[in-house]
Amino acid sequence: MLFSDVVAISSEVAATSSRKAKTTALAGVLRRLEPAEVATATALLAGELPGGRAGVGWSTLASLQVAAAPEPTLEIGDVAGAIDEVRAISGSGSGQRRTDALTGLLGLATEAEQRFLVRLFGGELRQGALEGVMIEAVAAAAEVPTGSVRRAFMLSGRLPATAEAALSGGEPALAEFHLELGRPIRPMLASPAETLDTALDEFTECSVEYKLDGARIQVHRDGDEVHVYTRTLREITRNVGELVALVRGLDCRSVVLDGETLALDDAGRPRPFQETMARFGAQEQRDELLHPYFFDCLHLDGTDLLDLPLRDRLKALSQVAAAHRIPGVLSPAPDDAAALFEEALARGHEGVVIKDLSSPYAAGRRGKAWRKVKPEHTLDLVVLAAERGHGRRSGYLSNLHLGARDPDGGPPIMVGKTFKGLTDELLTWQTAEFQRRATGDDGWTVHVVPELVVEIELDGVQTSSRYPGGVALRFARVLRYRPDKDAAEADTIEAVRGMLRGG
DNA sequence: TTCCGACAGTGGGGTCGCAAT
DNA sequence: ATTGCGACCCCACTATCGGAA
Repeated sequence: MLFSDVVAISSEVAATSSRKAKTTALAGVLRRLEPAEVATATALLAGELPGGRAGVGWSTLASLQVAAAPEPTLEIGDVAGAIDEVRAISGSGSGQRRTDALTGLLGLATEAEQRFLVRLFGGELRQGALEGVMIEAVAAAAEVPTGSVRRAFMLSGRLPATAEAALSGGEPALAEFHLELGRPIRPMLASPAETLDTALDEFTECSVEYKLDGARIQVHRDGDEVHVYTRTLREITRNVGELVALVRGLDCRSVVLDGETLALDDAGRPRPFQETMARFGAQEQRDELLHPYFFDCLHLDGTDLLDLPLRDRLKALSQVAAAHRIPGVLSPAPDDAAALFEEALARGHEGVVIKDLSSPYAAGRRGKAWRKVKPEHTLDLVVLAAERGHGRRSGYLSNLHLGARDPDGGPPIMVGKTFKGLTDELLTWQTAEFQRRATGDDGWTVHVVPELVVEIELDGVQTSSRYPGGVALRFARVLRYRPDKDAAEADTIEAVRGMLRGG
């Protein structure tokens, strides 16, 4: 099939807001593909680069000016091959050759195909369909239940391979996928809950566990062979020798564990997330060791446990890794759950996760069997500027620059940005207000008279080398504007710095 | 008819490795 | 040596569609 047919379908998908229409269009093209094209086309239409990221971003793309081809000639297979070539060159490290390869591909593409490729490499296809809609489309094209596709996707970790199996072999082929030692599965995620009590009310029986501020890990062991994967299924075994050694020492033949890892200080308290990430991301060993905290067991000595209820998986976890199990309580009374929450915070952790003890392991957030609760903090900050938005926020002033008050009376000190929490109504309002107060505009950012105060919710602050005050907000979002306050009543930089310890 | 779960989109701070300067 | 880029760690929130209640 011609690549231009894929691009045309993408345009059709983008043109409708109906998910059913998107699904129908995508299913239609999936059915018409040659078997060898299914994997590539599935990736392309799910907004993924076939084969994974290729070391090319917006900056590189913006620097290229390539004349478009007059007629479409590229086949789907040609595009996959060209992307693989670009990726291989990125890995070997020649910028000029990479540019040549990219230019070659774009030169064979029509204008519409070029626009598609640029958005694809940039990671922003913006056709209103990604993984979720594509799962529906694969199920429709193969005439199998969506649940079968979801499960195969969870187990294989790869949507293109899942689509290939579904379209070539139907439900029996999908049922062939199992948990394999050495192949990571997509992890189950937690969704936010309002409060601890509302989360507790959702389940008849639950587990309440610490929520740690580290990185997710999935550990596979088969005999002496150990592999460690991240939340996005990237293998990081070589980065974390201490975890490999620890898992190799567990009393079992084979196991798959799900957990979190982080670095601790000498007192056993968690180090700042930045320090955990520095250790986690570095290929060479450093002084700080990573500590694992496991909270699920998906396989033990030849038996898959995915479909068992959490309470049984936790029994297996205690059997194999009791010393490295995350702190938590089973079926606590509300007071005991609250006490555990307070204890987690007192020990420097993020909060707690509440889990349905009867739930099987299922990737994604469906069913909300896992809920997370964190304390929220707020600050009243001054709006210094706003950036123009993209996509559906085009025409609005969107991303706010936020400043804390200088107690010595100087201008506010910038501590971060946020675009979150804004409704369309608020976007409209602030765009008008900022234009009225504009003091400068570089085409990208509009600076304003620093007089509007906005109440910001955040998870905490962290040290920063980017901002002049030495601190930056973490996960900041707008709660509301404070027309009752002026800049002289905003929180000070000292108040922001005061949140560095004890969150 | 109303409610609510799942999705996509819109971006945030910070860290690493690596190539270009 | 420094800087910029790209990939990934962590992530919250709103609008919308369409099935569930």
